[in-house]
Amino acid sequence: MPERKPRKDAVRNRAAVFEAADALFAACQNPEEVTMADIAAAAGVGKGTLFRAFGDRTGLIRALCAARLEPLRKAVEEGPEPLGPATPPPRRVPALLDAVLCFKLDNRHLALALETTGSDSPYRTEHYERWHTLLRDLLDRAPGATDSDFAAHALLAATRADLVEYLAGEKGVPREELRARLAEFTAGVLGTRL
Amino acid sequence: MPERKPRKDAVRNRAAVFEAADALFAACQNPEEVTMADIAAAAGVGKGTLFRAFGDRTGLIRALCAARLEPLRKAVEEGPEPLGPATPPPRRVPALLDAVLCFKLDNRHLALALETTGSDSPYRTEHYERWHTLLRDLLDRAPGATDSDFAAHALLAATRADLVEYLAGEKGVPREELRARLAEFTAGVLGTRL
DNA sequence: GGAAGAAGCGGACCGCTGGTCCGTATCTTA
DNA sequence: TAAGATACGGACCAGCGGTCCGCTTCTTCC
Repeated sequence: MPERKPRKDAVRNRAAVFEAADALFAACQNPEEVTMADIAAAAGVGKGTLFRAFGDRTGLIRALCAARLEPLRKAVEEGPEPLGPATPPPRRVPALLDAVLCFKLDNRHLALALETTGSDSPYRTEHYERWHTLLRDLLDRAPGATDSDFAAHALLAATRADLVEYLAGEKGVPREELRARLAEFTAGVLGTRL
Repeated sequence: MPERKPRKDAVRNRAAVFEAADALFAACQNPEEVTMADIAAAAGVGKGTLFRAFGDRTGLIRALCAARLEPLRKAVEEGPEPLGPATPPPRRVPALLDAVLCFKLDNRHLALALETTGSDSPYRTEHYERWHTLLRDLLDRAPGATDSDFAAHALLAATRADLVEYLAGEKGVPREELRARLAEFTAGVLGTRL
């Protein structure tokens, strides 16, 4: 499969759509207020193009998230400590969770849109699968004796977009405090009592 | 305010709608497949009646959940041990979480519909607020030194409907195992190491 | 019991959204 | 530069949540 390279206008449009969608989601509280037509218009593109390129609404949001998440993914897979693979599990787990939290704080609207987008649960995505597997394996290799599979799910659940939105947005919990709280909780789960 | 009592047909219709909605949600995987028109038809009622009685879709689902949750609420507020108020916190916390989990297992479709219903996050409901407050206060009175506010959020997040649906449905984790896992995780958080 | 008035009913109707379709414009390649 | 492939775009569609208002049913009071 030679993988024909895409046309120039296609890649330009793709980028324009990402930009526009990102901006629109950032501007609205509720992701559902942003319609496909809005995005198309803001990107200077026809609606057909959106659906041709991304399949459907969910596809668009997923693609956008994946793109924005790319740096983090790379940092985790081949980056330096404390995110990278060389870090010993007991230090890497909190680092990972902190990174996820920070991402969701920095891209609240986006993460929210991803999880909010109805129809398919956030769990069925291979995206989630990857994070979960990674976390589970790390927990397995850490001293604590808890059931690592469920613990991984639970820890990830503690960083869910709408919870983050609720705490950081609604309740006004400042960024650093939230990070500290998550870190403390994580430490508790790991058995690393303070 | 004397609170005029509602008409007979009104209460009958209300019950019929609950019944119909419950059945329909149970029958479909994705709650969004169930339309208001469907519910109205299944209940033998006009669409207008639905909206007059519940305001909107979210209102319907909330009301239905509240109704189904009523027994649990009562058991927690004035029931016997281990759910009732007389139970010492370290035993009551796991009992509460287990009860929540069981509810979501027994009413998967419903709980899913409630959390899935777009637009407003599950966190803004006073319903959630109540559970959270209760749990936080209990954690406060338990020996463990962790930040009880965040811990309460995190523990509740571990029982979220879509996670439960994913584990119990998609992954096929059997009921009792799931309960055991949650119990173990809870114990870990509480510092009650096995 | 019956009449008057309130309360509730129901389904035609509306605006809007995600998604499709296909004639047309743009890019690529030889 | 001509021809074929690819992507564009906006008119179009079906279906949804939600509204509206003429009509029915219940309640109440004599």
